[in-house]
Amino acid sequence: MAHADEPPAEVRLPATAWAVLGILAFGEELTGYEVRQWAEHILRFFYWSPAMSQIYSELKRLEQVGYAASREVSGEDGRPRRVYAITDAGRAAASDWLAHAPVEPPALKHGPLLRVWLGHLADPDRLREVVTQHRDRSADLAAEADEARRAAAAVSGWAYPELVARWAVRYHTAERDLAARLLDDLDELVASGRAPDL
Amino acid sequence: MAHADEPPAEVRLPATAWAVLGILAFGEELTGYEVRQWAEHILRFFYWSPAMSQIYSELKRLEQVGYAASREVSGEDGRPRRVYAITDAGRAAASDWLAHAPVEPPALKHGPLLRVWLGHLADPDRLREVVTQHRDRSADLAAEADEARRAAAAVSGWAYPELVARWAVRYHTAERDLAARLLDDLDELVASGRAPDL
DNA sequence: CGTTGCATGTAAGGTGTTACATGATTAC
DNA sequence: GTAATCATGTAACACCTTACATGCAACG
Repeated sequence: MAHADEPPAEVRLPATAWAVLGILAFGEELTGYEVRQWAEHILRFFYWSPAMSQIYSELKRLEQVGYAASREVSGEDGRPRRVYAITDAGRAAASDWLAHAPVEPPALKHGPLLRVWLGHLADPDRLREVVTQHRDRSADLAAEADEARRAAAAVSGWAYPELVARWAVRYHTAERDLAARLLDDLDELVASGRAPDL
Repeated sequence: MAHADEPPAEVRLPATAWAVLGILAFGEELTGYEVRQWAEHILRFFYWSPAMSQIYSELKRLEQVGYAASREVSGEDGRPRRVYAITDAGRAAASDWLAHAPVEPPALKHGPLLRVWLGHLADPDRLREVVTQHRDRSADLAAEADEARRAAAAVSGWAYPELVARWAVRYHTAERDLAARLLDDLDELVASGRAPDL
């Protein structure tokens, strides 16, 4: 019963595919490698950065469903590189996804906290070490997110990425502070003698 | 060259397997169903709760490598249920994992923020809706984590779960506040007319 | 008499990673 | 020279979810 005027059949894609398409949606023709760099640049602060090989396969899939188009160009050195761009159908599909797809709740897998939760099986010094590392890494991430924020602020039309980068700075700063407070709680627990034994 | 006094060969398991083993490590004999309930009770606040079917297969794997043991008991109604308990080898392996395994950095996949990042493809009202829902869900999660904290505080020997629950309350409260601030930023952006068009 | 909860799994398939393979260019 | 970066993929595998299948008990 299909006829020509129907809207295009919706393709169900994982959020990672939309993230990759989103990178293309900022308008430039990009190689898989460059998509990866963009992901590293900003996406990683709020959305797990996919592996290189997955980016290549997502790009291939996006092209198959018509949301991206690729062409082979020769780089400065004459070697061929494949660049991808979002298509009109891709832009429409992304808009539709934003407008209508149910929003998955944030998924968190917090390795350091998992360790603390099992603290009764560990040496308290090891727990301190784990949480301290997490605190310091969070501080680094906050600083890096702030750089990304400044970079976004310098580009016109990047107001939303700038907002998200601002959120990311606050998020990782909060993570740093939460880790610091957890460290205090840990110290207090050990000092009080209420820590369950190994 | 293997001989009898070597430490047991280390088995490489995904963090989810350690999480399931960790639930058993709190000491009781549990059915797969009950493991799931514990995961829902506390784990979900800081570590993505695995699907029921995955819990069953992780339990099976843990038994295969000798970290858990199961036996069939008959429930009150006479129907058979399989209960799992951690073994000494499992406890030792979990301690070893805590002490030595590299700690994976927290993995975050933030669906709502991914949408905001692609805000130029969406209607501003839709973005408000997405972030508002996230803010309210975070508030709910903080309240639920606080209940879990109170429950943990009532059990002696649960000092570490209590610490983690306290962290979870703060974390989800922070998420709520970050969402509220993002909402303000969003409003300001739209009011200023700098929001890129659809 | 239908829904929810308890309880246990299997099968299929999708998602995502690691390892492998290749090769040029640039920086130390 | 050798390490890092650019650049592109394939193959194998591990992880994890969804859908399916089953059946009893309790509640309304």
